[in-house]
Amino acid sequence: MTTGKERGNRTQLDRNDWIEGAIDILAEQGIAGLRVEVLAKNFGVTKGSFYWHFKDRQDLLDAVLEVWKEGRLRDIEKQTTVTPGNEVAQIHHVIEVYGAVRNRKGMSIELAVRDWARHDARVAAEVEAVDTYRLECTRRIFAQLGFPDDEARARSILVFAYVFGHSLMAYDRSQPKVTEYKRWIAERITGR
Amino acid sequence: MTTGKERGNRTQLDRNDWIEGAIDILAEQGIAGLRVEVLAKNFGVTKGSFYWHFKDRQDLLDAVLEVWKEGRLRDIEKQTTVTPGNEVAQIHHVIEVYGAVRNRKGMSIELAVRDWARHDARVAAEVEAVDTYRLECTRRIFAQLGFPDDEARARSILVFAYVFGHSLMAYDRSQPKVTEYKRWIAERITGR
DNA sequence: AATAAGCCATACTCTACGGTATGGAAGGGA
DNA sequence: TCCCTTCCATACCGTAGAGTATGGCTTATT
Repeated sequence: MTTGKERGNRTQLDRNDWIEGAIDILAEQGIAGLRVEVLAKNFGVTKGSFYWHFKDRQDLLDAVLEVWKEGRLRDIEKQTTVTPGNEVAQIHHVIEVYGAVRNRKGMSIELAVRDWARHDARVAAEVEAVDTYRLECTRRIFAQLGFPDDEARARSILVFAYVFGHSLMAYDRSQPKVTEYKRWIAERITGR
Repeated sequence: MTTGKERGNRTQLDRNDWIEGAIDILAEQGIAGLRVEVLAKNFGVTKGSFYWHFKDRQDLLDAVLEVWKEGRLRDIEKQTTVTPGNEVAQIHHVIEVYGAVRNRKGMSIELAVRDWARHDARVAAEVEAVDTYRLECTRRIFAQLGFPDDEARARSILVFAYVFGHSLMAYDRSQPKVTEYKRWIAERITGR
């Protein structure tokens, strides 16, 4: 039994297919579980195919990191362009999106990449670029709300520290009041 | 060159030495980098020694998890017993301790264990026990400050989501105003 | 001193995986 | 038709690391 996605009608795999499959494994198993033989088996092929598309494992990792970064930058831009008057709602939306159950995979990737970054300086550099962009875009929104510059920066740090940290914590999320707690926190982060 | 700590004058290693060495590697390399041969090499011995003290690798991992948990519970108790009137200062202290530079290793262990928990249900269960205790102890402090119960719970969640998430983020911490941002956030979490 | 127990080294097996070499099937272009 | 490109399978090598078997050294015990 292969747990991963296999080739459907397609008879070929291209570089992007491999990268997407790799990101799936990254989300589920972390960077240490991202092995080319395992990945190939998930596709129902052998690694002979892999080494046609990629020079080596590092080549795949570089591509994964690149795709992740580009995707993040696009998503950040999308989530932080806001029509005047909707600033607070947009921040709330960002906070809610990162904690959403349906977005479990997205958060898994985020955490996996961050753990990866702790042991790879190049990855850390890319994560820093992404986070810096995140903070800047969010700072801008808070600035539009009229907060002083320093406060806008502090709030934007708090936004992402909270969303990432929250998905890192392990407590009983089945408590009915959890939604209420989240709302209170979001208010605390965005409110006056 | 061995990067880890070696035996000094000691001629013997006991179970605890192995566990502590393992936690060091866990902090630096993550759970995937915790290999018994590598660990043995760090001590300047061979794995023949290891398998005298431990049944197998899993035996070591179980012990590491147990020691981590007990240490955390003790530390949480220590950090959350507060003399009346010092509640706010104590929360500030907790926030500051988790973000302190000198406590880099402690946070590395926290993050490594949490990443470990994402791929091991038993670990996740222990982390949940620790986090639940953390939240409860902190909630009690906020309750002593007179906050409503729900708000006390929400604030305690925010405290740890923030401290964990903050050490997960990658932005330029050499900015002189970072200290100021941290202070603002701590105030935001504890203030009225 | 003799014995036993505790601790570690040596030497092996087995598996997983990275990487290479090579052949083969399938389809397109001349 | 013939050939060439693309994609994948097969078979192989080399290494890291888990686990085992066994022997040797060192210290404590009697």
